[in-house]
Order: sequence, then C-alpha cells, then structure tokens
Amino acid sequence: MPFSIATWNINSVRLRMPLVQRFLSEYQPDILCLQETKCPDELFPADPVKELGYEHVLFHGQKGYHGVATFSRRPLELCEKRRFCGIRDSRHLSATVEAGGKRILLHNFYVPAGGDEPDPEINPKFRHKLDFITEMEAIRADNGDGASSILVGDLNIAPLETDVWSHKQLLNVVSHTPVETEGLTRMMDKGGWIDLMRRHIPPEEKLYTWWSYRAREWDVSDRGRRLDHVWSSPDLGNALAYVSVLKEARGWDRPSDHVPVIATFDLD
DNA sequence: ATGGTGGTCATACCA
Repeated sequence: MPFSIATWNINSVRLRMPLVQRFLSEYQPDILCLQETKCPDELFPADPVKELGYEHVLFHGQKGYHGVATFSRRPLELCEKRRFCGIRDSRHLSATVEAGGKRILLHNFYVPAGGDEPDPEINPKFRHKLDFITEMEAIRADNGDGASSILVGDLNIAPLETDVWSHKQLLNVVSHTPVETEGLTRMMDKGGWIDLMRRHIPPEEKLYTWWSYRAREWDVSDRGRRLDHVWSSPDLGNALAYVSVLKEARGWDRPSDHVPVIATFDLD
C-alpha cells in the first residue's frame, strides 16, 4: 500500500491557498504538513482543503508569524502542540495516523531561522535557534510504544556540504554554520532518526528546497539550500519507495520561497 | 561590504 507525506513552508497559507489547492490536486499526498502559515487558528482556511478530500485538518497558529498545519485524507489524532524554550511561538504540532498496519507519530516543525549574525553571544535569535535544536533532542524516533515516527518540516539548517550552493561561502552564514549543522546531526543521531531525502538521493548530489526571493533569476543562479527535511524511524526508512523535491513549484505564480518535498512509502 | 524581495499589518519586524 503506497503512503505519501509532503512538507512545505508555504509562507502565508491564506495568501497561497490557491497554490496549496493546486499542489493537493496534482500530487494527492496522503498527508501535507505546512509551515509558516502566519494565520491565527480562528481564521484558518480549512474548508478549501476539506473539499479536496483532506477532511482531517489540524493547526497550531498565531497572528503574523510562524504557525504549522497538518492535513490528512485519513484520520488524524492530535497528540501535542509543544512549545519550546519557554516561548509561546507556534512551531510544532504532532499527531498520530494509521497506515499499512502501523501507527505513526508525525511531528511537524518550524525551527527558528536564527537571524543574520551567527554569534549566540550577540544575537538572541541565534541563541534561541541553538537552544531550540538542543531541546528537540527529546523528540525520538522510538518511544518504546511500538509506534513508528516521522519528523518533517522547515528545520532552517542545511547540514551537508551538498545541501548548499557553496559550502565555503556559507560556512559563516546562518543555516550552514558548524554549530548548527553539528547540532542538527547530533539531534538526528541521538533520536535514532533516518534522513529520508538523503537515503533516496545520494549525499554527493546537490539538493535544495529553498531559493531566496532576493535573487532574481533564482533558477539561473541556483543558489539554493536544503532547509526542509523528512526524517523517519528505521522501519519506515526501510519502507521508503521514493522522495521527490518539487522544484517547479518555485516557479509558480507568486510562489513560496520553499518547495514541497514528498516522501512515498511502500507499506504492507 | 552592501542590498537585494516578500509577508504581515499598517510600523517595523521577520524571513
């Protein structure tokens, strides 16, 4: 049984609902996780996605900033809207779903971007980002309850040299500094997570999910970064069939600066 | 070294 899950930083769900509808209609993932919805819960546009068959809609939003949402064609049970670092930001939502005889705990994350200055002593946003990924070490792939796990989202870190257009030129740029990439890798290893994008696409290959709005002709210069991620527990890693990065979506009308990533599993 | 674009909400702030 095929089972697919997509993640996409939408950068305003209300402004880009037409793009969400287009994506769901054309690609029909079983589940879509959005980040940067920038929408308070009382104003969340759930009806348009329900009409497309995504009857199960969970969201954790706030006014103006951040915000995550998870849509599903099959029943979702809300698990937690977790807050990190003692700050009331809407950056996480977890839910459980059944697929192929497995119970899957699904985490949807929007990790802080971290500001411009990569020094935690002088930039509180960078300090917050580092503290956030440390606190994320509590999120494990195996919780000893027999459930599988998936973690997706905009993690705002490009861990591998091939996850950025120029490793050397970005070593001191927030998203690719050693303290961040090592922190993310430590969290992934400690939690027993598998990087599904890199299981399917060899680590030697350049792979990006984000291209800045500030570069005109983003596709000619191709100065991208892999900021969006799909991780799973090892059992689901073994069931992975395909990963697709939808680069064409960066060229859609009034696009997000991130593109969707879709992982497809072959379950029993 | 600098500024480039885009979203929110109406002013700076954030990415």
